[in-house]
Amino acid sequence: MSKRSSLRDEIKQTRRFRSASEEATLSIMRTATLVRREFTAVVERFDITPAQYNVLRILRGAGETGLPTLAVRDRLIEEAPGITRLLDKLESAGLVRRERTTPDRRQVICFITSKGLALIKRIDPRIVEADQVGGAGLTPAERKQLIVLLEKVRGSMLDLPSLT
Amino acid sequence: MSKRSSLRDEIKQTRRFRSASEEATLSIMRTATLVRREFTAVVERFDITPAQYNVLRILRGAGETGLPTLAVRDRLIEEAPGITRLLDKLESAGLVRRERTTPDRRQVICFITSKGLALIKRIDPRIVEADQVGGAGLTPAERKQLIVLLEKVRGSMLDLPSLT
DNA sequence: TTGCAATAGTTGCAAACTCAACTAACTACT
DNA sequence: AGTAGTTAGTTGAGTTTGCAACTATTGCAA
Repeated sequence: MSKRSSLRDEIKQTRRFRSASEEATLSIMRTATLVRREFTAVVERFDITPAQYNVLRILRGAGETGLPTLAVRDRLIEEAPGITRLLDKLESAGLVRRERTTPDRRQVICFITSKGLALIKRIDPRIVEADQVGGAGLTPAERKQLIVLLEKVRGSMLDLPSLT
Repeated sequence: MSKRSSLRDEIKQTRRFRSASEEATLSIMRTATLVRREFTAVVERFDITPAQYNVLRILRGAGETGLPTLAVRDRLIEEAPGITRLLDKLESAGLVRRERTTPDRRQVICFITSKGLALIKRIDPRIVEADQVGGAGLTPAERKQLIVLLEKVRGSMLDLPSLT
């Protein structure tokens, strides 16, 4: 039997939610906070930040071709306006290599180095564990359901006027 | 018909997810990012940060009794280690008042001022709108389902060993 | 080919965050 | 009372963000 985890208890809120949507919104944020905490704890043991880890993972996915700086940024789950400096750090740690030699000389292509690959390979198994948290305590069917529901939420958010 | 919003498209990921849990984890984070962006956009129009808004909302909930500094911190959805300086800002903006006059003189009790109340009252209607995003595009039954599923996820996360 | 707008990325600076050390006050034990 | 341990909150230093301004290219078009 799993511990009960009412959102209102967790944040000690006394008033009722104004709407189911409000509760859903807060649930999403709260859950994400916990997931992020878990994820952060894992990668920090390897002396990199979650954002840095994500960049490495993206660059591994990009392979030999590499990826221009801003393309890396666009693929990050969480925002990262400081992508340049993020890459600076990774480069000076020897985990990433950059070169400005494409047809389009404005672009700087980023590659993961063998050292970067080695690091990410060591982290991987731990991350697979951390990734379980998002589906922890759910049956496969519920997991699928959750994914579908969240996708719907995101989908309809894109239709909102305020996200101009 | 709502736009389709596949997570893999959004972050341009090419590889498949390693597991449904991984996809669920990333979905939660991605959705939270979008929700947070929406929320931030709303409160920033009133020249405060999301964290500051949350503190005001918490203090309104606390009413005349006020709330000790660290109790405020514990009720925040997102973490806020810099709670002192956050309150400093709110105090110098005249939105919050603090006094050290409880039986326990270590505690500093925080109150929302009438100016703070007035501000939050102006923000409220806009936030109610923003709060809709978490339930946007869902039927009431789906909304409820989403809340339940997320609660399960959080509940079983608390059982994880790694969160020591 | 010159001129203008758009794109890719970098950099400077101020605000914000993190961590750890620190003070003050309370509690409990002797 | 004396002192060791805990709790509440603050503060300082270093790092990281977030914004806006800036450079370098490229694309397009007169």
